[in-house]
Amino acid sequence: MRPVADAGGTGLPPGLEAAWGLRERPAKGPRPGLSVHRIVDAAVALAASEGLAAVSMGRVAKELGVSTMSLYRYVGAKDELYVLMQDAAIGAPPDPPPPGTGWREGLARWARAQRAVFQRHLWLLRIPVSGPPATPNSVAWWEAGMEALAPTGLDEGAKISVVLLVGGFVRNEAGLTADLAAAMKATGETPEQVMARYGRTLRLLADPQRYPAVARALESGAMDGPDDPDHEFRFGLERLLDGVQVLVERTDG
Amino acid sequence: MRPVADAGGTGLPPGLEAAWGLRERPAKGPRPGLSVHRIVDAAVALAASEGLAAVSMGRVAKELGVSTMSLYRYVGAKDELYVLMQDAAIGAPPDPPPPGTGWREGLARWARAQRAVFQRHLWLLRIPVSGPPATPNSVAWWEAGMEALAPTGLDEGAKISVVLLVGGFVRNEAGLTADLAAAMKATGETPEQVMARYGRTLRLLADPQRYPAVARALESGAMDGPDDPDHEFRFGLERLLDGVQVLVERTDG
DNA sequence: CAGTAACGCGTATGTCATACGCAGTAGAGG
DNA sequence: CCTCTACTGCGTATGACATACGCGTTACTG
Repeated sequence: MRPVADAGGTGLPPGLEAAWGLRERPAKGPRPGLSVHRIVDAAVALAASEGLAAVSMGRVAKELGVSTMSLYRYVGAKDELYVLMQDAAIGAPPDPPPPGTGWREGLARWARAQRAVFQRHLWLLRIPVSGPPATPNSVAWWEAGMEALAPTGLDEGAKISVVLLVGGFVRNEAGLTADLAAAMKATGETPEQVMARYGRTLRLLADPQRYPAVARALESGAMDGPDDPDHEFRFGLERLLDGVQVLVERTDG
Repeated sequence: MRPVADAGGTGLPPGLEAAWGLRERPAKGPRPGLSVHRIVDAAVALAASEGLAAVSMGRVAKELGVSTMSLYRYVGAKDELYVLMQDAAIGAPPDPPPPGTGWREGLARWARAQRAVFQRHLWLLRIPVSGPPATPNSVAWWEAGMEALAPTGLDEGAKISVVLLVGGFVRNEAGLTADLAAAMKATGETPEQVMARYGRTLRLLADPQRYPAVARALESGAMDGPDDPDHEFRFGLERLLDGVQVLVERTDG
């Protein structure tokens, strides 16, 4: 009495095996009126229009005109739906850059493309992380990152670490942007107003005696200028690439 | 009919103003049987022993032997409790390094100290981020980071960006570690076993035709070695510091 | 000593994920 | 052609959860 047929023997939840293209439709029973694909699409659309918080099993089902519990025939749990939403939203990585592109340019493109994905789906960053990527598109992005590093001559372990490092940076920076966007939406202010309000609050609270360096930073006006929204991203990416370059040059030098 | 006295005029929620030392105890009414401090302590202890998911208002109240709704006399909402827990857990930053310490060593110490905090309180990384730091200890850590960068001669804006960058890295890397720890706890495996299982799953799913670079990385054995748990952290930090160093040298050179 | 603000808390509401079981459906084997 | 059975959709129920509201009580102020 096997609970579910495990088509691939992967031990993966059924919805995920479906994402990898394993697990063909069984030939018995009524024709399914739903599909994992439709469910995930509805959930993604909902997250896009009303935020991740609006994505509840009941709400997704209502959107599809079915009952809540129907969904559980297709996804094992809500976390599984999250994973599938993630994979759907990140999509395929961009085409590889023209041959002969240097690793630095290639990695920068990769980072920018990933950032664009996060900005198109800000809710992605609100999904609680549960583990390493194990969906087709996640792996494809990883692949693209590794490929971009091919010209470096770094060993495999170092390439993995660099991809992890840059990917983490992009995610983190996008998270800050998403927070800012959320604050803007909540209060109806512009980015400058949000930052200015934050600076004002801090000036009020943070005693310059106790926090002299912070006070200096606040005084300098570096916090309340009309900041280029991409500035932090570009700054961080340049530092990161410079750091990797030092390693690359030391390795093959 | 003012809803609550806003002692500082900061517009901050009451629990937060308490954290900053504003808002003295009002001289009316019965003596409070609780305090924000005791509530936060109980919540932190609960998170430490049973994870952040165990921290519900009802559960914290039970731990304190009071009713659920009592807590709302001290914290305005659960998110506020989260913020206070965060501030309590990160605590004060370490003492500044001896004078004459170089910026690179200073920043590395700062990063390591921050990482130690996250590892002592893994639940910290599960708290949904809601905005920029506005609690005393967060600002103190920021202060310490800025101070470490004083010898660089970078301008204030660049110092802020570097602190943001390194802080984000630490947080991100700690998050990965926390995921690994969670997986270990869930399955009762060692870190090596978890990584090996992940590698096996990926080898099973990821077609080497479609993901050649990933396949190469898997083949190389870089994934399943008995990895030094600090390796990724050290690697990333070195890259980051190298990148910053390039900027510093270019600036004052 | 009266007035009042702050206290603790009981009750109630609405939302959520999800376990369980039932009835109807459609393809497979006889 | 008919029955058997795996699989479908879904109604119901459970137990957590955050939190609004309002009541009785307390202890300081004028």
